[in-house]
Amino acid sequence: MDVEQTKIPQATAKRLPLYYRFLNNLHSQGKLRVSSKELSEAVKVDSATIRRDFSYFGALGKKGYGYNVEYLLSFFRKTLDQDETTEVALIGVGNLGTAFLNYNFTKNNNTRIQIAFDADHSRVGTEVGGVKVEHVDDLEDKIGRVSVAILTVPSAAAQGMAERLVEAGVTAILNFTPARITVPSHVRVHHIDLAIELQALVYFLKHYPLEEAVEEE
Amino acid sequence: MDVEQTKIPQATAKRLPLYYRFLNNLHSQGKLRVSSKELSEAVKVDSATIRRDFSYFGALGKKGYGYNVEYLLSFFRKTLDQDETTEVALIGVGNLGTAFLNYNFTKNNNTRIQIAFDADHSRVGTEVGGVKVEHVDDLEDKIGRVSVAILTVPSAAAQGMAERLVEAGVTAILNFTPARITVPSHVRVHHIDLAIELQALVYFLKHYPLEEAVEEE
DNA sequence: CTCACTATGTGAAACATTTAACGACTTATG
DNA sequence: CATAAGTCGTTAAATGTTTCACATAGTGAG
Repeated sequence: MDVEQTKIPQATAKRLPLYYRFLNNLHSQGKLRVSSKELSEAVKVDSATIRRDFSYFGALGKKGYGYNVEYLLSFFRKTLDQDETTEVALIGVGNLGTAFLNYNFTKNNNTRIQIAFDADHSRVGTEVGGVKVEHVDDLEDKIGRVSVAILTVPSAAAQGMAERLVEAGVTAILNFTPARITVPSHVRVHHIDLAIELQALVYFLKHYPLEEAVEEE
Repeated sequence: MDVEQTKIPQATAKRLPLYYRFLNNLHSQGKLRVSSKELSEAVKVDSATIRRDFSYFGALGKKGYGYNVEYLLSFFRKTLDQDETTEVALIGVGNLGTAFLNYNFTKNNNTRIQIAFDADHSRVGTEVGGVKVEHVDDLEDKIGRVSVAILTVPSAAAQGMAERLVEAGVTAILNFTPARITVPSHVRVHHIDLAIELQALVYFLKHYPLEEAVEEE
């Protein structure tokens, strides 16, 4: 209820799900404690950064001991609202959309794709990854109170769909199309642009050389 | 050839492909000039940030006029090495892998997926998006001199595959599995974790409220 | 040619994030 | 119990990024 944690840096917030997932792994392996150093090696985040991240939530660890996995996990469960599930709609059941639907989100996760839409009549009525596919024409009727949408449609359809989603009450969109969509200021959009990610990687490869390759024996 | 531009901030480097793509659009629309303000509205990046980004490459614009699309474009083409194509391998032709293969990378792009691998014999020999699928057992034989790989395998296979890729000469990996892979220090890995992106969006939605929704008429 | 506009390029400030370093406390060991 | 080793939480410094605000210079209309 308290929205006082608004002071947590965004960079930290983005890492929380990563920590949470890894702690879950540790827990199911029966591990009882973990140090920031161990965690660091597993998730590839500097150990000081991990300690700093955790410290925004108070003193979760014990000096000389580390963190109690069980305790940390239950703490993150609350913080990440793992108790209440957030319902998500997916628009565009192409390959990328199908990949999402088959992803096992419910495990370790507070999000569930509740409903999917596609413009292709041949896909409508089928089930993909346990989610029923509706026709996009019925979006306004069937989307219900869902507030988060994953947009995996062709980019030409992106802006139009975004507007319909917003009109239907969606307030957060995960946009996988290359189109930069325009939405009212109360709607949050995160862009993930696969082509750009690849190009950026190539750019770094060519212009930001890492240390020389070392001959391994 | 000169690796002197290594001073360009990483944040800027990540935006370059975005600028490049949008400039291409403008160019094919026949637009001759563009201001940082126009560009800003289209790509959703602050105009001062755009000017700053461009300024790392020198004075590309003209005061009172803006930027010449043609000139800017040809400049970026050189900078982003759009002339020489980088060859990429894709490992794991599941839904996500297929989405990549069907993506039209060659348009506006200096990267081409040259070869794909999968562990499923029924997929081997088929063509997806114009790319031939080979069996992953033949990876070392057939990968050639490819230096960039897209990893879209099940997460349990990620670390093992990464090691084989590195051994085969790959120096940059775009990792879509939730597994945080460990590689030698000369190999660059970018992680894109779909589940985490979704969880992070939900976290922001709940904890970082945007301005109140405004009634629209 | 003049003058009002326009829009760049950048110094400086603001903001955000990471990392180093270490005091303080816990645990483990003999 | 004393002491060595381990590890957190945090202060302070370093680093990285964005944004403001404006001098400057080119544009374009009359």
